[in-house]
Amino acid sequence: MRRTSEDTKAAILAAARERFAADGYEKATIRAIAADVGIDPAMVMRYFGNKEKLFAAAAHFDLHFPDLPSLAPEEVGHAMVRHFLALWETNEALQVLLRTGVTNEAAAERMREIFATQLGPVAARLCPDPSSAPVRAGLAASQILGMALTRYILRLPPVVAMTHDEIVAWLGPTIHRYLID
Amino acid sequence: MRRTSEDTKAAILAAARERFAADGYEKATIRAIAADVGIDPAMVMRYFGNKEKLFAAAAHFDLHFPDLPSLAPEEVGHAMVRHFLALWETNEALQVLLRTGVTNEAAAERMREIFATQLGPVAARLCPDPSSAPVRAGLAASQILGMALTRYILRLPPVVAMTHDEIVAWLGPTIHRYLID
DNA sequence: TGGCCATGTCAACACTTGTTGGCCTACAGT
DNA sequence: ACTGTAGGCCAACAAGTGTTGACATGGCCA
Repeated sequence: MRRTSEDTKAAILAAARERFAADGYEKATIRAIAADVGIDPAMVMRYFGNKEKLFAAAAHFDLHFPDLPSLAPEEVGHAMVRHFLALWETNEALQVLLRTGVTNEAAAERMREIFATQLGPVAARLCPDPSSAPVRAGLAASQILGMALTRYILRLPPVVAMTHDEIVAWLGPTIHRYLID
Repeated sequence: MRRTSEDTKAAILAAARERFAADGYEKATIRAIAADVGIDPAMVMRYFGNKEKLFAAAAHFDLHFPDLPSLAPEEVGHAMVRHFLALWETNEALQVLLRTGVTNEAAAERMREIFATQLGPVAARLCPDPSSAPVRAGLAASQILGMALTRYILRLPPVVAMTHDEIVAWLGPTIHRYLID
């Protein structure tokens, strides 16, 4: 046998992530993904059951958030922006979720869940008034996702041209204010 | 004749805007739009040629920006946030663009164009250093579009729950800092 | 009344999609 | 050498898509 089953399964997953991230849920076809791997579409079905399950597998990932509250409060905004920048460019699954979450309700739900379980607790620990934590987390999400949207999806030229340091310098204080002040 | 041609054309356009805004480009089918109006899909083709042209017609609109520079600089951030909130909830075409711009390159291009021609000049007039205007406009766009994304598309609960006044109070200073400080 | 054109319907087309079941093929263990 | 089986291919299906052309119909003008 040329390849082990796990090999092709992983190859399919990688190709699926790329296609979902680039095209969104509907335009990313099983046939195209299979062609990328160089196999028959039927193999995708054999290994993942159907398109929804393939998508779920491609969109599944862990955020492995750093221990933000242990940082000096003054540094939290900058650290969070820097962390997310690295995440967007490393982990394709996040771009998958953003691209598909706009038209696919399951992906949108998953995105809500991630920001509730990941950003929520951080905000709850940092902010002065615990009752304002959800709103503060939402505000931070709006700025972070807005940056991702304009930089990686819509590709507004001036936003694409910014360096990591510039982005951190501009967004850091905003996130700081939303979460803490 | 029951209806004039302009009537049905307008009805199709309204239904198309709703479908495109709710489902995105690929999931919004000509057949569904026609069914909403209660006519045959062939009518849509007769009046708009093809799906792309229908989409172009549905996504075409004017921002009619207010005269922001004439405001007191301290008020610009608040005024701009308030203006955009009203726009998002009034003009369905903006939601069309945001929803489709994520997977449709033509819509993304149109969005880039809008923010270049509408936000760019405002930033150029307001900001202290003209050479930083594009970056500043991009930053403002990232926050404004991020708010629209989390509130109207992803529907993060705490963001949906915020009132207009709360949003203006939180985002106003951010936009102000991005554009002017 | 008769004809004409705008408004609309119907049925079908060519194509793409996800999905299925049967068939092949090469290697592992006996 | 023989066989079982894991890995893969092929052809086809039913459903849904944008799109097209032929056909109906009702109201206006002559």
